Amino acid sequence: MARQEEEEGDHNTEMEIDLTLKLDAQDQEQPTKDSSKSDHHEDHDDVDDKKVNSNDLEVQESEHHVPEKQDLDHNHHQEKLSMLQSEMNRMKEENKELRQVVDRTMKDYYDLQMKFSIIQQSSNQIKDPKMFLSLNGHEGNQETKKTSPRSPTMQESENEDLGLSLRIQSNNTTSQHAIDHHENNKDLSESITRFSPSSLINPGNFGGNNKAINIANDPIASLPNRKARVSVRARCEAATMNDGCQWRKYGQKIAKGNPCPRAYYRCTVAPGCPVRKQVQRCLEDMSILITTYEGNHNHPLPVGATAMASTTSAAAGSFMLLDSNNLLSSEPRAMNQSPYLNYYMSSGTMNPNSSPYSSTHARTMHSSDPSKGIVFDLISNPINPHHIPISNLPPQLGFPWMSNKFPNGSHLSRSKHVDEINGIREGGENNNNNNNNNSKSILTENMSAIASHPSFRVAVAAAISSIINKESQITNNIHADGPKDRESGGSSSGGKPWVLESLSRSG
DNA sequence: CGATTTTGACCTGCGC
DNA sequence: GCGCAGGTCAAAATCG
Repeated sequence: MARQEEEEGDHNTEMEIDLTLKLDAQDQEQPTKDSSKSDHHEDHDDVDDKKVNSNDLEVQESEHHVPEKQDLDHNHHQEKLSMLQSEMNRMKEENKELRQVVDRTMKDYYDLQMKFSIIQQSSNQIKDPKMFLSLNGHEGNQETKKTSPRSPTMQESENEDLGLSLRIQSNNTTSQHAIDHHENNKDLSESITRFSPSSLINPGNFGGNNKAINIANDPIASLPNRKARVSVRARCEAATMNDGCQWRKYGQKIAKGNPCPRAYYRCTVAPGCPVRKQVQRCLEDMSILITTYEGNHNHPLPVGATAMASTTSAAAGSFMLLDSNNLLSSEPRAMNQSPYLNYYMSSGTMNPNSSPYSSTHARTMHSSDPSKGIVFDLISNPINPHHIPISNLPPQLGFPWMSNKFPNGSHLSRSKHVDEINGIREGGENNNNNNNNNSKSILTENMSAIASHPSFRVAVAAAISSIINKESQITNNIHADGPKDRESGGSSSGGKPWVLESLSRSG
C-alpha cells in the first residue's frame, strides 16, 4: 500500500510537470495567436482546467501539492486575462484604422459628389462627357491607359485604400464624329462600339405584347418608345442570380449567336409587376451570367432585393434622364483603367467575337445580346492572391446573391458568405509572421476582400447610381423642357447605354 | 393540388 | 410583302 501511494505521488508530480510545460508552451504561443485560434486555445485551456481539476482530486490526498496548484491556477488565469486584453487592444487598433479608412472614404465620396454636381451643372456646354467610376485601388492595365489617356479636364479623386474612384471625363467631340471616326478606322471598329440607338431602346425588342406593363407606375416605361434596361454581368454558377426578388420563368429561347438558351422571367412579388428579366450565359465565358432587368417594380422590395433593384432602377432612371438631356455621347468608351468597377458608356450591340476582357474593353455588343442599355459588369478576376474564384468554390461557398438553392440542393447561408471573407483574411494572415505590420496587412487584405466582393460592389453601384440619378434629375429639371423634349430626338436620340463594370484584370 | 417550368405556337418589329 | 429573329403566351408537364 505504502509503495502504491509512493507511486501515485510520483505520478502526480509528473502530471504537474506536464501541466507546467504545457502552460509554458502556451505562453510562447499566445502572442502569435489570432482571435479564432485563441478561442481554440481556450478550449484547450478548458481541457487543461479539467485536467487540473481532476488532478486536484488526487492532489488533495497529498497535501504538499496544494499551494503550488493554486499558484498555477492563478498564473493561468492571469495569462488568460492578459491574452484577452492584448487581443482586445489589437482589435481596438484594427477598429480605429477601419474607422479612419471609412471616414476618409466618406470624405472622398462627398468631395466627388460635389465635383460631380459641378460637372453636371456645366454639362450643357459639354457635348461628350466621359463618365467613369471605378472601384479599385489598382490601376488598370497599361494598354487601356494608352487607349484612354486622361484628359486634363478629368477630375478624379481616388482612395487607394478602398480603391474607390470617380472620374468624369469630357471632350468636345460629338458623338456622330466619334462614330465616323471609328467607322473610318477598321482596326478600331472591330473592337470599339458602334452606336445603335434603335436597337437599344425599341419597344419591339422586348416583345410585342406588353399588356402586363404598368405604365402608370413606371415613369421610365411611361416614356413612349423607351424602356429602361439594365444588364448585370456576374460570375455565377447557379442558373440565376438571387437578387432577392421572386421570379417566374415564362419562356426560353435560343438566341442567334449564342447556343446558350436565354430564359425569360417576370417578377411575381406583386401581381402585375412589370419588371422582367432575361438570363443568359455569356458565350465567351460560360461562368458569366448576363441578367438583364427591365422596368421598375410597382411594389415594395424585399430587403435583399433593394440593392440590386435600386441599382437597376436608379441607373436606368439616370440613364434615361441623362440621355434625354443629350449629356452623354455615343462615343465608344475604352477607358477601363480600373479593373474592379468601371462605369462607362458603350453602344448597344456587342460583337460576339470581342472578348469581354479585351484590353480596350470597348464593347461591341451583338444585337441579340441582352446587355443592351446599362450594363453592370460584376466580373472580377483574382487580382487579390487570396481571392477565391467562384468556379473554384465548393457549392456551399457561393455568394449570397447567388441562388440560395443550388442545383445539387445545397443551401447557402449568410454566415457562409462571411466565412468566405474570413477565409480570405485568414489565408493572408497565415502568410504573415506576426510582425508589426501584421494588423496593417490584415486590414488591407480585409479591405480588398470586402471591396472586391460582388455584394459590396453591387451596394456601391447602387449608391453611385442613386447619386447619378439624383444629379441627373436635378440637371433634368434645370435643362429639360419637359417630356416632350425627351422625345424630340426620336429614336435616333435614344439610348446611349452606360456600362458599369467591375472587370478586374490581372494583366 | 397549387406553383413552377417546359416548350411549341404565335405575335411583332425590322431588314431586305 | 416576306422572312427572320426576338419576345410572349398558354397548355402540358413537372415538382414539392
